[in-house]
Parts: sequence; structure tokens; C-alpha cells
Amino acid sequence: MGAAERAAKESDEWSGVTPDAARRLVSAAVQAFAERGYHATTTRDIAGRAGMSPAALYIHYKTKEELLYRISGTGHEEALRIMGAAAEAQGSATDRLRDAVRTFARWHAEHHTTARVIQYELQALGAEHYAEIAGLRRRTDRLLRQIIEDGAASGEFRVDDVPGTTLAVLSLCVDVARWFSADGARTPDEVGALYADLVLRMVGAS
Amino acid sequence: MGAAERAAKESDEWSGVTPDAARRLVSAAVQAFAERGYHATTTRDIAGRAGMSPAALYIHYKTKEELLYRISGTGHEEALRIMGAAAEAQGSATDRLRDAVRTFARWHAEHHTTARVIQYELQALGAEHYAEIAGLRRRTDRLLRQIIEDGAASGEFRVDDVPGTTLAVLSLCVDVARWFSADGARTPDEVGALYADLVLRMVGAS
DNA sequence: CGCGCCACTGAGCAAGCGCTTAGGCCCCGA
DNA sequence: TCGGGGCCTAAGCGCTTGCTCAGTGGCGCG
Repeated sequence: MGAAERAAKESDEWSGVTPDAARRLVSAAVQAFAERGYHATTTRDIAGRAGMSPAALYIHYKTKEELLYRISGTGHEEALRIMGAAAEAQGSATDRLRDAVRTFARWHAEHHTTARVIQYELQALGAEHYAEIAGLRRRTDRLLRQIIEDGAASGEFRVDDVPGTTLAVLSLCVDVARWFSADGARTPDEVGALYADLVLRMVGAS
Repeated sequence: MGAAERAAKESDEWSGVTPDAARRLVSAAVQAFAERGYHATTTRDIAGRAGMSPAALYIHYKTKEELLYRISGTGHEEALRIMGAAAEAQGSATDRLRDAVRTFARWHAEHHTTARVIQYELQALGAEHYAEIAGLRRRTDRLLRQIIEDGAASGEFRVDDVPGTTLAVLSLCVDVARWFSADGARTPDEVGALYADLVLRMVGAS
């Protein structure tokens, strides 16, 4: 996949953002932040990738940090939505956990560029913005823990340490964003399937 | 643990570095890189933490990047050593895998400050330095994969995808550095024990 | 047609960056 | 006693950074 296609895919992901120039800017920022990290990315670089002068950035966003905040917010809301959909579905704890891990891990592979930014650049956010995002993450964590608790209570799972296992499962899925490469051997679907299988074993589901 | 104690513990970790000023500088750099990230850390900040003027840094290290390179090199060599000790021990694949995961995860918890730097700031290294470190990581990966392959071959483990499972186990252990906090509920020993248990389940060891 | 609006640019500012340089202190061997 | 090298500082250089501002082109509306 070339740079142009990558940019196009990235742009689709942010189709809700208007006007067009603002969307091109978030999309460019996500790519730049993921490649070099927030602090190593310059506003000139972001504007350049979006095909504009550095000054144009400030018509759509107040600061560079606001860009990161918007990206983090949208990304974590999406992650929470995915986890919520699996958690609130009908079915056994085993079914719900399989679905949760499969979709959550797959999302982190498919959108690994965005995921890398929202999971590994959080520290660059301002204090209040960070606190807000931390709230979203806590809600995601609670949803997953509830599934595991349900399975433990019903006897479907054998887990000694529910919070610890929850943490490990979440950590496993999130870290997909760090190592996943679109050029690698695995597709996002395959990662989701593998991880769902591994996690069901971790909780002792038969 | 206060800042002073943290600094003291950090300093012990680098006791092999001489002279004293050079050691204080690596130690200060590790703390600063872990807290803010490589690019957000200034040479003035590092020198300040080590109790010297900014110019003193350049007597002991040619550039700021050399500091990161030294930290990454030492850290990854230590990680490789730990994995090697477990891999080359006598005993069943189950015993070796348990030991490998326990010590590897525990190290990432105990030295989470250093580990965070060496695992999440790699992209800031220059190209040749990065390639050198990548070699160390590949050797660590191979050692772990060999244990899992041995267990699969002997029938101790049931694994469908050896490279995928290896990747997941390594990812799980490494990510400890991201979430572990010394003020948190878990000790490094507890993390090691929990993770060893979870991983043995992942590979289907009875 | 002409007027106001607004996305956008070129030029540039103040601050902070990594790093250098000139010079001083102090210890050690002769 | 004194010269020299190792370790350190104060000052600052050249550059880049995030961000600003006056001005411009073009589009919609009366």
C-alpha cells in the first residue's frame, strides 16, 4: 500500500469531520503522530501533508494539542463503542468475550495508525484533556471486567485474579497497535481470531 | 517512594557506568525519557536532574541520541540475558516457559522506567543504532519461540500458531512497562507469577 | 456589478532547542 | 612549586519551534 492509498484510507476514517480542510488536517496529523510521535511532529509537517501553509492549521484548530485531543477523543470513543457492543450482546460470557477480543484486537490492527496515537501519545495531552480520556478508558476496562466476572460467576471461566486477567487481556489487545504492520504476514481478521482463541484459553473457557 | 529514592534505585541500576557524573546523567536521562518521552526531554532538563550545567553533558556523551542508544543497548542486552538464562536452563518446556515469562515480565515491572524507554522510544534512535537494537530483539524473540516450539513438538503444549503465540507472549510481557506503576496494587513478583500462569494456559500446558 | 465574508498565505516573532566555545578550578606527578 | 590534563561552568550561536497577523483572492448575495 503506497502513501496515497494510506492517506485515502486514513481520510475515510475521519469522514465525519468537516470542512474538508479540517479533515485533511486530522488525517495528516494522525499519520505524522503515528510515524514520529507527537513531540517530534511539527505543525509545518502536518500542514504540509494536508497541502496547506502552516498558518491554515490555526483556522481549524486552536493548538497542536487540540488536534491530538480530538484524535484521542474520537478514537477512544470508538474503542469504547466496540467493547460496549460486545459486552451488551446476548449470549454466554464465552461468546461475549470471544466477540469482544476479536473485534477489539481487530480494530487495533486495522486502525493501527490511529490506535498507536491514541494509546501511546496520551502523555502529551494537557492535564484536563488527559483526565477526560482516562475516563473513557476506565469505562472500557469496566465493560471487559464485567464479562470476565460473569464468566467466573457462572462457572464458564476459571480465573484466580479477575482484575489482573482483565488488565492482561486489555494490554494484549492494545499492544497490537505497537507491532502490527499492514505489510506484515497477518491480516486484522487473523489477529482477531488468534487473540480471541488465546484469551479464551487464558480464562480457562472449555 | 519519593523522588530521591527513585533516583537512588535508578542509580543502582547503572552502577557499571563510570565516572560518577556519567552515571548520574544516564540515570537522569532514563527518568526524564520515561516521564516525558525522548523528544519532549531537553538536554537542560537531563543536566539539571544530574545537578550539572547543560554543557557538562557533552563531556560524557557526544549527543542526546547517544544517551538513548546507551540506555537502549544496556537494557536490551539485559532483557536478552534474562530470556537466555531461562531458555538454556535444564527442564521441560513447561518449566522453561514458566521461568522465562515470570522473570521477563517481572523485569519489565521492576525496571519499568528503563523498560518504558527501551521499548517505546526506539523510533527516536538513528538508523544504524536502531538496526543494532532490532538485532537484539530478534534474538530474544527467537529464544522464546524455541521454547514454545519445543513444547509443541514434545506434546506438552497445544499451539496452532507458534509465531503468532510467541508474538503475543512477548507483547504481553513488554507492555507491562507501559501500565505498571510502583504505587499500584501489584508487586513485580505478583505480576511475574500471574503472567506465567496466564501464558501456560495460552499454550495449553496441562 | 460591487460588497462583505472567510478560508488561506507570506512573512515573521519570541522562545526554546541542541550543541559549542573560552576559560577556570583542582588534583596529580615531577 | 609548577605545569598539564580532566571536569566543569557561563555565555551564547545558529536554528527550529508553535503560533500570529496583515493582507489577498474568490465566492455568494443583493
